[in-house]
Amino acid sequence: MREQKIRTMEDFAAASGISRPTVSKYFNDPDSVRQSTRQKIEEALERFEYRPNIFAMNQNRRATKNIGIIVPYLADPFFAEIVRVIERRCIDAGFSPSLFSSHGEREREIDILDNLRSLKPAGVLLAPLGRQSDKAAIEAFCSDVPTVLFDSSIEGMGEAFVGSDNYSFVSQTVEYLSRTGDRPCFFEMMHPANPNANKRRDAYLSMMQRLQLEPHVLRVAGEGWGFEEIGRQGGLKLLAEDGLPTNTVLCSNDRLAIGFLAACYEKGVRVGRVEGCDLRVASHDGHPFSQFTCPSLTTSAHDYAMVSEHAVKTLFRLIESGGRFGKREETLFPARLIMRDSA
Amino acid sequence: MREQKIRTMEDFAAASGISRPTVSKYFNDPDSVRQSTRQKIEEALERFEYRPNIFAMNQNRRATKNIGIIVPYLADPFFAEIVRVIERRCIDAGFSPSLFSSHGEREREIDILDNLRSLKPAGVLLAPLGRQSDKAAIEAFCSDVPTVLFDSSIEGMGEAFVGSDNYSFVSQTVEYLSRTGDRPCFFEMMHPANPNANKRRDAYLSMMQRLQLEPHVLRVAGEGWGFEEIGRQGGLKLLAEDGLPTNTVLCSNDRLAIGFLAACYEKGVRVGRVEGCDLRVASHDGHPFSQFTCPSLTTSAHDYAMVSEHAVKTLFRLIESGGRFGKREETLFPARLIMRDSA
DNA sequence: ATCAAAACTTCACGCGCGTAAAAATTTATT
DNA sequence: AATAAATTTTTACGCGCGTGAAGTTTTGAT
Repeated sequence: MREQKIRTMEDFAAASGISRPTVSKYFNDPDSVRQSTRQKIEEALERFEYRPNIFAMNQNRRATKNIGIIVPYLADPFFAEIVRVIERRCIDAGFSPSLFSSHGEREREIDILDNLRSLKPAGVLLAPLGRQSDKAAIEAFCSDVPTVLFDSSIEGMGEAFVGSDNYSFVSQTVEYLSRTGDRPCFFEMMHPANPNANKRRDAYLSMMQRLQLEPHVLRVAGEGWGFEEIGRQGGLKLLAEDGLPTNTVLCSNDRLAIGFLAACYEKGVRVGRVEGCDLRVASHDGHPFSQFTCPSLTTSAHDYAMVSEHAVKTLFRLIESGGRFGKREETLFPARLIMRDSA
Repeated sequence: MREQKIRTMEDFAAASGISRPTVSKYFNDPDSVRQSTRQKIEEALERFEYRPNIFAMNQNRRATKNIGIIVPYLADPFFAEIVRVIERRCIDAGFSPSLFSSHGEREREIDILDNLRSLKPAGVLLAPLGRQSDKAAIEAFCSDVPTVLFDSSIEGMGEAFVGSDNYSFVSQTVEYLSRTGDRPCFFEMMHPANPNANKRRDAYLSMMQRLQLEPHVLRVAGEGWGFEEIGRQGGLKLLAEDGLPTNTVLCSNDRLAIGFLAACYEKGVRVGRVEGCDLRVASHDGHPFSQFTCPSLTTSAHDYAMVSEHAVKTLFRLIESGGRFGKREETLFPARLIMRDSA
C-alpha cells in the first residue's frame, strides 16, 4: 500500500502533510517543532522509512552533527573501552561519531586531523599521541575545530582537557607499597610516548621524598607503542644483571607491567605479596587485561566511566557554547587502587 | 602573496588555469587527465592548498570513495591490528575508510549497517558478530552494498569471504600436541559467539578420529565477549573438580586460553612442556598478547597480513566489477603454529 | 601537412537540502 | 472575543560540485 517511492524530503513532506522547511527543521532538532506536527512527522516516518541525504544535509548546515574521536593506539583495549562509552553517548545525543586511530604514527595523526577538518565536525575528542604529536598541527587544528583533549594533555591546547590525576595514581600505589613492604622502585621506559609517564615519575619522586624514602628510577630502553615487549626485555635485562635495588617494582603503566611479569615468570622469579615470593609488582591504569596476568596485577585504575563521561559532557557544553570556552578547562579524576595478587 | 581566498573549485580552477570540469575530473581520478594539466593542477594545489568539499562531492558522485570497516569487538587487539592494515591499504588506494565497532552488541551492529547505508559506501568490509548477528539485516545490507565478509563467515552472505582455515589451525595443534605428549582435550565456551568456534570443534573431533584418539570436549558456561573471564571461571571450576581427562588442554581461542592460564596460576598448576609441569595448554589465533602470558602461549596463528591484505584486494576487485561477483568467493588462509612454552 | 582521436573548454542543469523572508495559520494570553 | 506570540506555509535562492552536450584545441600517428 506504499503510495510511491519516497526519495527526497520534498516527497516525504508531501506524504506526511507537512511543509518541507518544517520537516527540515524537525530533522535538525525534533524538539523545535510543535508537538502535534512532530507526531505527524514521526507517524509518516514509520510508514515510509525515509532518511534525509546526509551529504546534502551537511553541505548546507551551519554546523554538522559529526563528532570526531581520535585515539593514539587502538590495539590498546584501554582506548577501545573508552571509545565504546563515548560513541554511545554521542549517538544518544543525536551526533554521528567517527572513530580514528593514529596507530602510534605521527603522520597518521596529522592526516587524520587534516581529513577531519573537511568533515566540518561540530566537535572533536582527541587523545593525542603525546611526544610524537606534531604540536603545531594540533594547535592549528584546535583553533579551527572545537576540541576537547583527553587521556593525554598537551600544554594549552584544546578548549579543555579531561583525564586522570597521575599524582593520585602514584600516591596511592607508593603509599600502599611502602606501608606494606619494601620501598618501591619505579620502572619506566627511557623515552615515554606519553606525557602522563613524566607526571607519574615526578609524582613518584615527590611521594618518596614526602615519605622520606630513597627513590630509585629504572629506565629501560625502547621506543614506540609496543610497551609489553619493552617491559619484558627491560625486565629480563634487569633480572639478569640483578639490577633491582629493592624487592618492590612499581611500573609506570600496566602494559609495561604485563611485559615485566612475563620476564619474571621466564626467569622463575616468584611475584606476589605472600610468603615465598621474591618480588612485588604493581602498576597504573587498570588495564582490562590486568586481572588476567600471572599473578593478577595490583594496579591503580583510571575511572574509565567518569573520564569518558565527563569528556563527552564537556564537548557537548563546548559545542553549545559556540565552540569556545572563556578559558581552558582541565579536569582530572582520581584513581582507584585495586589490590590483587602481585603486590 | 596569496592572490585571494580559494573557496570553491571554481576559484581553484581559475587560479590554476584549468577549467572546472577538468579539475573535477582530476579529483575523481588524477590519472584521467593529461600529464601536463595534471602537473598544472598539482602546482596550483601546492600554492593554494584547496580541498574539494567532501559533501558536495559525495552528493553528486555516482559512487563515493568511502569504505566501511565493521568489526565485532574493538577491545580485541586482534581486530585492532587487522584494522590498522586495512585502513592503510584503503587510504593508499584513494579511499576513505570509516571504522565501526559493534562492541559485541547485536543492536549496534544493526545500527551501524543502517548508518553506513546512507554513507553510500563504494564497499564494505564486514566482520560480523556471528551468532548474535541479525542475519536478515546483514543479508539486506549485502544486497544493497558491495560487501566482503571477513574473519567470521555467514553462510552465503556477502560477495566474498576472507578468513582463516579453522581446520588448518586445529590440525596443526592437535597433531603437535598428540605427537609430543598426552592427547589434547578441547576447551571451549558453551555458546560460542562466533561460527569459527564450531568449525574448530568439528576440526578437533575429526582430527582425533583420524589419529584414532579418544576426543574430549570440555564446554564451560558463559556468554558474551568477555572470553578471558569465561576461560578463567571455567578453568577454576574444572581444576577444582579435577575435571580434566588428560594433561593437555587445547583452547578454542587465545583469549579463552589467557583466562585458563590465569586460573592455572591461581591454583598453582604448573603449565608448560618441560619436566615438572602438570599441564600443557595450547590454543588458536596468535593473539598479540599470547607471547606475554605466563607461560608464553603455544598457539596456531592467523596470517594477519594475508587475511587483511586479501580482504582489501578482494573488495577493490569487487568495486571494480561493479559491486557483484558472479559467484561468492571464499578464501581461507592456513595457520602457522607458534611453539612457545605452554605446550 | 593531414586527419582522427583524445583532451579540454564552455555552458548548463541538477543533486537534495538549509535557510531566509513574507504571508498565513494556529496557539496562548488577557 | 480580541490580540499578541508562536508556528507553519509558500516562495525562492543558493550550497559546491558531478556530469552531460557541443564546440574547440591539442596530440600523435600517418
